[in-house]
This record gives sequence, C-alpha cells and structure tokens, in this order.
Amino acid sequence: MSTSIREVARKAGVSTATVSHVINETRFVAEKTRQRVIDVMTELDYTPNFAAKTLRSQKTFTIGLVLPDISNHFFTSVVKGIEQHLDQKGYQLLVGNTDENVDVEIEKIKTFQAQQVSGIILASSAENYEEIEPYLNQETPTVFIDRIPHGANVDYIAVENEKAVYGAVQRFIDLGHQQIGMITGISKLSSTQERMNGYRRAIEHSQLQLDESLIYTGDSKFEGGYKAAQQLLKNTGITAMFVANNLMTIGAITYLKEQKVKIPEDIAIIGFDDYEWAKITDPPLSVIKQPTEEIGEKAAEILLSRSHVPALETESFLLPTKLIQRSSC
Amino acid sequence: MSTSIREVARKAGVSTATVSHVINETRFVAEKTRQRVIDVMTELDYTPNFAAKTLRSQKTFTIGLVLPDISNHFFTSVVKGIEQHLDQKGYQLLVGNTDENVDVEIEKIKTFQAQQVSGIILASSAENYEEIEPYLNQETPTVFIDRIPHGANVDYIAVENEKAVYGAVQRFIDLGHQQIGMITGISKLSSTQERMNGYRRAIEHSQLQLDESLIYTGDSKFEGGYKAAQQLLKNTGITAMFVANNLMTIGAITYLKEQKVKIPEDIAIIGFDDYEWAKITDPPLSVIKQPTEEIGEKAAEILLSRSHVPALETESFLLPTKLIQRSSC
DNA sequence: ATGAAAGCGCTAACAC
DNA sequence: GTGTTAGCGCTTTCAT
Repeated sequence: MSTSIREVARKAGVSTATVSHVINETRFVAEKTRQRVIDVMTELDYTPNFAAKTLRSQKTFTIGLVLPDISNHFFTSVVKGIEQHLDQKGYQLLVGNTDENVDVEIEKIKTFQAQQVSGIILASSAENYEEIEPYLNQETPTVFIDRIPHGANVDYIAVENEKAVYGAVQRFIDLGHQQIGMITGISKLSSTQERMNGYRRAIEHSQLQLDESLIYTGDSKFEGGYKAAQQLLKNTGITAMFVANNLMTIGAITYLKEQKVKIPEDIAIIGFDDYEWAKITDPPLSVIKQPTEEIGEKAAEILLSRSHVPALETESFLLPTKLIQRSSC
Repeated sequence: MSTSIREVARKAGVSTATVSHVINETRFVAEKTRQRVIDVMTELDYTPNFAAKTLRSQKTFTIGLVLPDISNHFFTSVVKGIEQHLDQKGYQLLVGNTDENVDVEIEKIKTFQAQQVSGIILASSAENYEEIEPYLNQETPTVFIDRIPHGANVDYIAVENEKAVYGAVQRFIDLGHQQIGMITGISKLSSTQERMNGYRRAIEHSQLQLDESLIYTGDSKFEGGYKAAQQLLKNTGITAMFVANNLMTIGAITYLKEQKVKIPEDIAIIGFDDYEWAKITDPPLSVIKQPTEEIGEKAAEILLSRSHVPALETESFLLPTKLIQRSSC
C-alpha cells in the first residue's frame, strides 16, 4: 500500500486540498507551505494514485492505439512518432493489435473506451464506417491513420497514396515499360484503393491499355507478395511491377530471385515503404517513402488538440511521399 | 457521463452488489435475477468504469512494457508475442520507449507504478541493477527481457547469446577464416557482453590469436555498424565479420557495398536477428535468428503467473537461437 | 491563503 | 439469494 495524499497532508500539517493544489498547481499556495508539502512528498516518496485521480477527474491522460499489425515496420515507425509526441505531453500509450480483424478491432475500441482513454488513434480494418461507427462514442475523440473506412467523416492522417503511385507508374512508363504489373493490398482498404487509382490513372493518362489481368490482389503480407509475383510471371508478360506495401515487396522479390529473374533487366520494381534494409537488397530497392514518424506525430497532435477543444469540423492531412530512386527500376 | 452501476441496479430492481456480482461472477446470483441484470446492462449499454474498479480493487489488468527502441524489429516482434498472450488473458498493454536512456527508463517505470500496473516487462538500459533497483517496488512484479543489469537477481527471459555467437564464429573458423572481426553493441549491456564472450571463447578455443583490434564497439544502430565496418576495413585485414545486431548489420553491409567489397569472397558476414528482408539482400544474409515472439510470450506468461502468485525464487529462461545459413558466409 | 467535506463508481465485508 | 454500506484516493466547491 503506497502512501496517500492524506498522509502527506497530515505530515505537512495542511489539508488534502492544499496538497492536491501544490501537486497540480491549481491554486495559489504560499511558498513556505508549498515547500513543506514538497519536502514531505519527497520524504515519503509519494506518488499520486492514478486510478483515484482518474475516477475523480474523469481524465486518464492516456490514449489508445489500435493497429492491424504491430510488427510491420510501417506501423512501428508510426508508433515511434506517436510515443514521442505523447511522452512530451505527459500522456501514456495503450496499444492493441487486431491482425486486420474488425471484430477484434471493435473489442479493443470498447475496452479503450471503458478505460476512458483521452482519445484513440485507429488504423481501421473496417471497409465501411457503419461497421465501427456504433462503437465510437462521442466523448472519445478518435483520429484515423493510414486508412479510412468508406463514408467516414472523421479526422484523418495519411499520405498522398494516389499521387505517390501515379508518380511511380509514370516513372515506369517514362522508362519505356508497356506491361506494368500491380500488386495491391487488402482490397477493401482505402489505402489500397487509392494506390490502385494511382495506378489506373497513370496507365490511362498514357497511351497504354489498362489490362486488368496485370493487377493482382495480395494480402499485404509476405506470402501475398510471393504468390502475386508468381501469378504475374506465369500469366503475363510484364516487364515492371509496382508493389503496394513493404512485406509484399519482400515476398515478390523473394520469388523473383528464386526464379533467377533479373531486376531490373527482366522486371523492374518499385515498392511501397522505405527501410534501411532497402539499401542493401539485390538490387537496392526503389521505393515510395512515407513520412512515418510524422504521421504518428501529427495524429497525436490532432488527437490531443481534439481532447482539449472538441472539433467543429473534421480535418484530413495527406502528407507527401517521396519516390526514392535506387537500382530496382 | 456514462451510466453507472447504480442506474443498472435501480432499473433492474436489485442492489449494486448484485450487479457487481453478475459482472464479475463472484457470487451466486439466481438465474432469473442474473438475466434481468444482463438485459438492463445491454439495454443501457453499460460498461463498468475502469478507474473505479481499479481504485477499489487495486487491480488494473494492464501491464507496462519499457523498451529501448520500439522501431527496432527485434523488439517489435517481441511486442507481438506479448500482446498475443496478454490479449488472450484479458490484459491491456501500456508501452514506453526509452531510447536507451536510463533516466527516461526510470521515469517510465515510475509512471507505470503510479498507474498500478499489474506488472512490468523491461528491456533495461541500465548497466548495474543499483541504478534502477530503488524504483522497482516490491508489489509490482517485473520481468526482464533481452538484457539484464549486473547484479540483478530477477526473472529474466532472453536467448543463449554466448552459445549463439560461439557457434557463428566457430563456423567462420571452420571455413578457414583467421582474421575475424566483431562489431558489438552498446558495451554495458549484458547481451553485448555475452555475445562478446561467445566471440572470445570461440577464438580462444581455436588455435587463433585473440586480437583486440578486430573488435569494434558500435551503438546498436545503423550508423554504428557503418562506422565500425569502415574502421575494421581500414585498419585490419579481416576476411570475416560478425555483427551483433540487426541495425548494425545493415549499416556495415551498406558500407561494404559502397566500397565494392565482395561478400562473402572478400568479407564473410553473419549478423544477429533474422527478418524477411535478410532473404533478399545482396547476398542473402546468414544470421542468428532469435525466437522473438516466444520471448514475448514467455515474458508475459511468467509475469502474469507472478502477479497471481508471488515468486519464491527468480527464474531465467534462455531460449535457443538458430544459425540460419544463407550466402553471406 | 487555506480547510472541510462531498462524491467520482465500484467492490466486498457483513448482515439478513 | 440478496441488500447495505464503508471506503479506495483523489479533486473541487464552498466556506472562512
């Protein structure tokens, strides 16, 4: 049992109100009294009880983060940005993994709300907003990252997916490629669809023919990329391919290497998401780099501002990406 | 303001005690009453207030995780294991990043304890146990992972570092290498020292001469690996090198590639930590693979068992590693 | 410039 | 089989 505010008050010869006020700097306390209280606190090694504080004030100073895959480097890097901002503001971070499962996602959201988190950052696996909307209560500000369910009018931080992919495919076209494969992620996600749109638009704006058979839907994991590359190689005559996420890029290249396909001579590749590893692959990978930590920081920033002053209107931030040219295209 | 247990009780025509008992299944309630209470709860969409529960019961069902670098894939993968186990047991996960800073680490520990977490999982950056021991209170079970401060007699989950590196260096020796470089991590960490010992022992047990100039201490980050490789190449005649963590491995190889050093012909390499990426590097990387998710799961398991039944004696688990042979040696 | 005290929502000992 | 109620440790209103 740790010491309570009452003990501190007694030992310092003041009321609990005064102790509370010196802790929170919430009303004036004479310097002499203040110092005495502080001394007693350090002497007793007093730490305020968090649960009591929360129960009374209805403020937890913790935010909940719901993620589809915490071991994916993209998200991890976002977490780092979030943690940084939160730490600086004295907030705690609660993390939940969903494995892209909407039911699990809903469970985590509910639990976080029962904990009265100050806000939630959510990379949702829901296709439509209605699936999760009933579980998002009004009092808990929520900001979405990376993907956004259809029909959601919410605060949202992501990147310019369409523009990014448009640029990458444009690069392929400039290089003279005519058959450009596309390996996309889980199809219901907005991020996937935006990336697809970037691909389509780039093809359409060129004199090339859009060929649906060059598009392969993966599962956003290693396996999906591997299989997609396999299918694309067997069934089409592509000379270039764009892969819409990091894990799938590794999978696709793994297959290509197994088949002794030369990159970029036989097949040129551009992947999504950067990582130090991409510098030492064979060949070094050209990728679209997302400002991952910034996504996290911005999300945390918006969320905290919402929890202080409720939003009048929702905001979206689409951060710019960067095409990093190495040797795979 | 969400509905309270009192409202539920009133609407169901029972006492708060009964409601509490149906929620927690903590004493018998007649089926009819039980059903009525449940109906009212769903009708009102009632969720117990977490803070009140915690304040009263002194149980949070959340555990705190303190990590040096949440964006390092090794830790991320450990987190996944932890989350999995915790989720299954209905526990929450609070995460804190320290950037290898002991002061930050202490802050996080203190905060977690103020929150009365049920336990802490700690990858400490402290060299000696005394640095953090004063902040670890008796009531909060703590299990250490990956590294352990000197002089700590605590629950601990890690891998057989010494044995792992011994095996890797042995492999180099079997291959005929005589000048084997070693790039180690932050020197105060137990994991670093154990890996160093594996290197030393392997050299000593062979007919080779231990040459301290072949050992270079990095910072466990990309930069450290890069610089270490640079120094080793300039100043020594190594034909092989062991790199004691994943980020440094990438750094070292990046430098080697810049210098057009051929791997493994000019320099053979074995790294620490596996990742899908390692399959597609140039050349595919031979590495020591740690059972990362298992480390997390085991840590969570031990921690929860401790929080139910205090430990009589501390336990250590050193999980086995695996040398994965690809083409870099 | 400070204190007294109510009450946040829950659990559990005690009572019947 | 269920109810009454004290009290967990804090914040904050009202008083002085």
